Amino acid sequence: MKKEVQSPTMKDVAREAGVALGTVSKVVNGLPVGDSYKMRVEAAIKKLNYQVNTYAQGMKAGRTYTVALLLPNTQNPFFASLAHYINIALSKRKYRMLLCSTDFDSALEQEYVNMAQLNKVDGIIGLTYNPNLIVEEGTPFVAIDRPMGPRFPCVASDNFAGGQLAAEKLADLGCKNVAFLRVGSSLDSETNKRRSGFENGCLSRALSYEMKILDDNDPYELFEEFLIEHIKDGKLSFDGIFCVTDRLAYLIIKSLKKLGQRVPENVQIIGFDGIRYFGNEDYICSTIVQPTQEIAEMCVELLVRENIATKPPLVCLPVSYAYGGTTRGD
Amino acid sequence: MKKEVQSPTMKDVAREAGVALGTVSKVVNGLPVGDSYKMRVEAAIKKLNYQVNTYAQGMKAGRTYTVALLLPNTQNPFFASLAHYINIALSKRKYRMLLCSTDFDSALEQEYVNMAQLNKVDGIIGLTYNPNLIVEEGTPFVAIDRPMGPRFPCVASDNFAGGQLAAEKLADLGCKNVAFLRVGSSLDSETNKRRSGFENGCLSRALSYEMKILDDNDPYELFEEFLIEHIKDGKLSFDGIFCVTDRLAYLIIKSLKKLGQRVPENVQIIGFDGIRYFGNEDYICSTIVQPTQEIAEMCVELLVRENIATKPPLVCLPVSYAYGGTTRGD
DNA sequence: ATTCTTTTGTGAATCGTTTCATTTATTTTC
DNA sequence: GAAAATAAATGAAACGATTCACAAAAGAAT
Repeated sequence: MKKEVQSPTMKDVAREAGVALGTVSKVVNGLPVGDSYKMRVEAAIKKLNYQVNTYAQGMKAGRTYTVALLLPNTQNPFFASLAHYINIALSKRKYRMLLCSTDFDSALEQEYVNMAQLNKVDGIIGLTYNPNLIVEEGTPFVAIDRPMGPRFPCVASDNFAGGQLAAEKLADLGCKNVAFLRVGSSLDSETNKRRSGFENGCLSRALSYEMKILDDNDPYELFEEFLIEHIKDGKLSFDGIFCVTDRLAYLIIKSLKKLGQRVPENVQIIGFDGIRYFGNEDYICSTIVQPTQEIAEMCVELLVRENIATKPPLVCLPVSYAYGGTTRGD
Repeated sequence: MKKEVQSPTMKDVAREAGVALGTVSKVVNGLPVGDSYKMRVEAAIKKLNYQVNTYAQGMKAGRTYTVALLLPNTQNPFFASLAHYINIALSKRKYRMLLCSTDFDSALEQEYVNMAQLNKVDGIIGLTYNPNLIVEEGTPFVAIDRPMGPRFPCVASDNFAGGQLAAEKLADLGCKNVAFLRVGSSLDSETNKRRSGFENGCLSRALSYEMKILDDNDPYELFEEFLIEHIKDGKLSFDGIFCVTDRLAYLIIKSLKKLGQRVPENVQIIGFDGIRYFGNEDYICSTIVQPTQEIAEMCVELLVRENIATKPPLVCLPVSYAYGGTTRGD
């Protein structure tokens, strides 16, 4: 992979236009230049098809106008959506985005952070499940969803309110006995908030509830066992289930159908994330929607903000409920 | 967004280790250096936590080890999957990936290409719907799915074979009267191949077929009208439909259900792309699967290949059929 | 011990920008 | 019209890594 043609430099433009190097630089950067000079330089730029070398630029300026985005993967629609909106938000501010799919591999994640620092990106936006990730002090870093310690701001949905909203919705929809299903490390404080919000909601609405919490490494079958245990004479003892993610909701719905339960007639399901088919069509299940666009914009806003004192440690953005066919009514 | 701490340079390392600048460079680049020197330099690097500035490096070398990936968006699971695998393939070769979501905006696409050239990325991998995109001669560019003219190689699925396979599958599944539905510019030669492959398959298997082809700008309602026109006494005149993409298949299935048709009992649907829930679960419909991983790897392989003479103008990769619940049998 | 190789370390020059102290040109003022 | 004030153009120096001609050290050969 090699460009054959040697790109012209500012020097070439200066020679072509018969002006000094600095004059070309001024024209390129929009600084005041006499009209006749400006015209000559612009003509030369067009003639030679000159383009600034941003790496020389970056080297001098100490900035690269590049931000690295660390995501577990881009195949999960929720992450893909974040990538999309962060890309747009960065674009608007003339930043480029380096995408790093970590594939849930902690070692790879660390490697990417090192690489990012090595590349001297101007900053990192990261959604990482690795609590031991080492980010150099002084590196502008904004975490999504999972706080990375007090040194870096974190942008997340209002997970507590989301859990609460799920409970209230289920109550509104006539549920009496509900369940909360979750998978993920117990250390993960943010999804824990979904649980506590849900519990809180259940208590305030007098809903009886049960929980089943699995670790990342536990086999999914344990959920199916849990469901089977709660089926008596073909009837599931829950009339509502809150799943900690849409992905889990999807799997649970599949299991329920396999077990002969009908959704939503028999049991109503609410997920969390707001995943849609193709990004803009229907939701894949009734769900608590995370405001991905707002999260994206807030991350970028916090990252580019120079004044560290004004960076809040945790920004909580409001969630909403959306109908997606797995609850009754709309 | 500014790093507070000034990163140490090679010069600092040289001073710390009491050696010359060139010696440090050699150590960093693994060139032969005397053991005692090497040790001193490595100690200094560790002590100062030195990291090379790849932008200075890139400026000198004229390479950046960065590739730009141009995609319409990252929210479509097919594109997201490509992004994922291209990211991994580039990673393996120590390249970084700049992601550019163009959102189907031609002007934005061109802007990104210019930016890419401006940024002196080493190459571009692009899936673009813009036939007028101007890519500088000499820029390493690999197109996905849509040929960008003879100057640049293109990697695509075997769309003809895919269309043919769809027809054959429908025939095998017992269909007699089938339809082909497509949306997209008629200039788009690659998806046209899906059509001709399908026609070819229908002919060889004595399937009677009809087509409905819409332009990108046509309203989707025309498809629904088409379907309604072909329903007599509640019975659809087709028993099989091949949709040019899984996305279209998804919409058609929704319409069919609205119209009281049952899938797959009443009419069997085959899509194209191989989109799955969350990337690794079930297919969203029975479909002709594009080998995204192979496409990704081939793109990267072609991009990094130095010898232009060995770059084929069009690489066709084999497709396969996958069951996704919208056909009978498995 | 002396000379000739071979190996290895050295540091100035270079890449393409930006910056800034100077110089040069233009305009204003009396 | 000369001096002062303002404006604009100039080009050397700097950013941090690589390269390469050269110097120095080490080893081999006589």
